[in-house]
Amino acid sequence: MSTMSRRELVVGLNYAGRDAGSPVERSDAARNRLKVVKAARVLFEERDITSVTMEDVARAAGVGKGTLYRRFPNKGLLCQALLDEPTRLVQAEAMRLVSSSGEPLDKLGEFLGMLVRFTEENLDLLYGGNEPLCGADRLARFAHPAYDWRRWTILGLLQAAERVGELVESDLDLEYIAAAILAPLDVDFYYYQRRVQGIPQQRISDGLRSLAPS
Amino acid sequence: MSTMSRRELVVGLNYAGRDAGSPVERSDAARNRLKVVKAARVLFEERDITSVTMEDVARAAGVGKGTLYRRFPNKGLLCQALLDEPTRLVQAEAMRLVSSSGEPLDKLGEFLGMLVRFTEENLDLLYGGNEPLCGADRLARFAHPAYDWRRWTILGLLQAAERVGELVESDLDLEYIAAAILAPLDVDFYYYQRRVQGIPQQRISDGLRSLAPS
DNA sequence: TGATTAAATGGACGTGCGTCCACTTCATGA
DNA sequence: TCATGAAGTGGACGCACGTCCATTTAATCA
Repeated sequence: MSTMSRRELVVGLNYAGRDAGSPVERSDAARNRLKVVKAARVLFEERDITSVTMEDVARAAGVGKGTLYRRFPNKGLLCQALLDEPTRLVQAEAMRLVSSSGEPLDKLGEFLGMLVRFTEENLDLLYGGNEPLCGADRLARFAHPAYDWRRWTILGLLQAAERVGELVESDLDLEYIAAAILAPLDVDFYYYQRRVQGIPQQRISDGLRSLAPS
Repeated sequence: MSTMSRRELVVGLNYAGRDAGSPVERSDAARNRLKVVKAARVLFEERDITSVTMEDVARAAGVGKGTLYRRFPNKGLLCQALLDEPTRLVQAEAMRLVSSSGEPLDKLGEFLGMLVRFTEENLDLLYGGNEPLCGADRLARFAHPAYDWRRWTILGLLQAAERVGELVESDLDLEYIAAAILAPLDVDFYYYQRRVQGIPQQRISDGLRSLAPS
């Protein structure tokens, strides 16, 4: 972790925009990408995101469907592009937390709280963006760098806790646990608990923390 | 729980077929339902379920699309109908387990193992059936009686453990925990771990058990 | 048996997704 | 400045889902 700069990670996570591979982006492409993002932001704010179709976005941006899809292969990636800034922020905050001094398990709790807050604050975009991942790439979210980043961060903290002797039980499968702890943060699950069942955010935050080993 | 007979629960879970509300089913309807189920079973066995469309099923059953959709509003419910038998079995097995003698937490572990086994054995149908729940009813699975049943079973065991003094930590939000423990059993998550990451079933089973409080 | 009505049928239809590809526009370098 | 080709564009298209409704069929009762 220490050899990996913050910038590398952040760039690695910047999925939907110009990708890190191709060096240049043509001016018309850049212009249109901006138009799309702007239009999407407006539409998503004034209407239920679920009801906004990709065609709506294209039309509002004054751009063909093909153009839209070239940059944003599906609604999920479009939403992610809109979440670029908050994502960066939460990552930076997490970096600071992880490299701060303190007990690993406390940090883990704090980290989980941050993730809950992030999910809460961006719930509509996350939920709307999760919708079209139906076809072949329903599993894409698990392969996404942002997901990996979460998993590795949690795993790192758990391993640190183990090293320091903070974990009572030994022989725990920390890798599995790291992944499993993230499962209740899956958007659909979270959305259902909050918007349908009406469970308060605090309960989720506390409950999730209590799920981590100690 | 003691006042609720096994039959009531099982009937309540029999979602996709003739529902418990309407008393009769016309003979032609019954005939066609059977044709559909049979055809679906064949198609799902010989082809990747994801690639089988509802129209395929209708055609193979020699039935119109409207007819198919009248009984099985989506692919998920069709798959569930095919899982009727295994579902009954696992339920019955769970009933026996719950009402047997033994420590609640042991039972909980056992129960989670059963759920993992069920998921494993029916993974393709579950995964295929989870696919079309994209539109409005992505959240349907959480409102489904079978899901509730799992949650309540776990909650019951946790509460029993608490009563008996088996739980070290007090003040746990058992309701949240019961739901959260089920999250890693979500089909997509499970499918990804098994089929993409290649994690062995045993690891999932053990890991899930270790997630339960103790 | 014939009339009545509620349920069931099935295919045409509308919708949104995502692809495809003929055409256009931009960047480069001769 | 203009030729060249790579990148970008946009709308027509195909697919699958799920709905709708005019028609058919089964159950009931006189």
